[in-house]
Amino acid sequence: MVGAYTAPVSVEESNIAKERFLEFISTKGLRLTSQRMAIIDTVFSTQEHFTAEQLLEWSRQRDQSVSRATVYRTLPLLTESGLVREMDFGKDYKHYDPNYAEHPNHNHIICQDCERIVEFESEKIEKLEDEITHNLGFSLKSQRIQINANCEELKRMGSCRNKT
Amino acid sequence: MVGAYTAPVSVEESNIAKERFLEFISTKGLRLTSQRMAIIDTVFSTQEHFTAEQLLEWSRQRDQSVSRATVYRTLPLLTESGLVREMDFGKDYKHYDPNYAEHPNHNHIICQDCERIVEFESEKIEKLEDEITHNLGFSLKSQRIQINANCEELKRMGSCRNKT
DNA sequence: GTGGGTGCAAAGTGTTTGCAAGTGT
DNA sequence: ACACTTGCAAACACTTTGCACCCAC
Repeated sequence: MVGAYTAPVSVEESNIAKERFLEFISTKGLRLTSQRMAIIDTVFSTQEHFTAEQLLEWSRQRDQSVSRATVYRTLPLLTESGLVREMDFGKDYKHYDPNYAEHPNHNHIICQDCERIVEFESEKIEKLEDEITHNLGFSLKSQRIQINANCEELKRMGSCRNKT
Repeated sequence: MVGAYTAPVSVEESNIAKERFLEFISTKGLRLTSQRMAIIDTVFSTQEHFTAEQLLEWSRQRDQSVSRATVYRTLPLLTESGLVREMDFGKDYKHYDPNYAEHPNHNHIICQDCERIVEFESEKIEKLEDEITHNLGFSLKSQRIQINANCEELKRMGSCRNKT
């Protein structure tokens, strides 16, 4: 299966991710505070990549009392649960991707012109990666592919619609 | 071609990379100072990944006058030339990989147990990536794959030789 | 009630930059 | 000579943390 998936995540799907995280918290004996809930609701109601700063802003729209510190203290929990992945696109700040619950092996194409990010999956590549890793004496735990690309649009028309 | 390449880079090869960088500097109308030369010599005489701090330390062994600022000012030139690649392994600091002159498409397997990093190449994967990228309306400029894995060694013997 | 959680502000850390002096071309 | 480079230290930007108070369980 190859292709970008741009359809909105259904309510059921995102609730499943959220449920899984609540279970994760509970299993670890951690507490469910209103601030954490605001952050969790925010994370699992979007499929957009976000930064710590954006997460703070969005979460504050749900609960004004959320602080930057709590956001930074919650992010490690999210990544530890495996439901959110930390990503580095070469910027100063980290990006977080909440789409790993439904698509644990997806990858990214980053357009150097318009900074659009498209996600894709490929079973063929996954299989090759697994083979290679095994042949070199390891067993694959997780993988990430980052492809830097140019818009065909830019090449054809000199600029692309998303360019700021 | 799949496999780690661990054989030392020949003197000729590393000199070629260095020559190419000197040409890059000259083409841009930049100057060749003794500090820059110490940094360049350091970078192109190793195939190890390094951090800014390590590069500073090693360069100072060649020229005591190299400062941290000059290292940080030279790194962007190195990456801009395409001969060195900035990499993020999820640590606080960036790593730099000087092996892109000879193997521009190589990728990394990072062992979560012993932190060993193995490089590999795969033409099959490259071809698939190119196809996928093109099908999604982009043209591939560069790519990087990062595989997190576990040592078979660890699984078999409970620990692995490189574990610190 | 208690141990984890929170906000605030200060501290930390890797990286960048202003400035005056130095130097390759 | 001129413009690019340098070292130093201060400045930055993002992230982490100490502390006193708070609250979920």
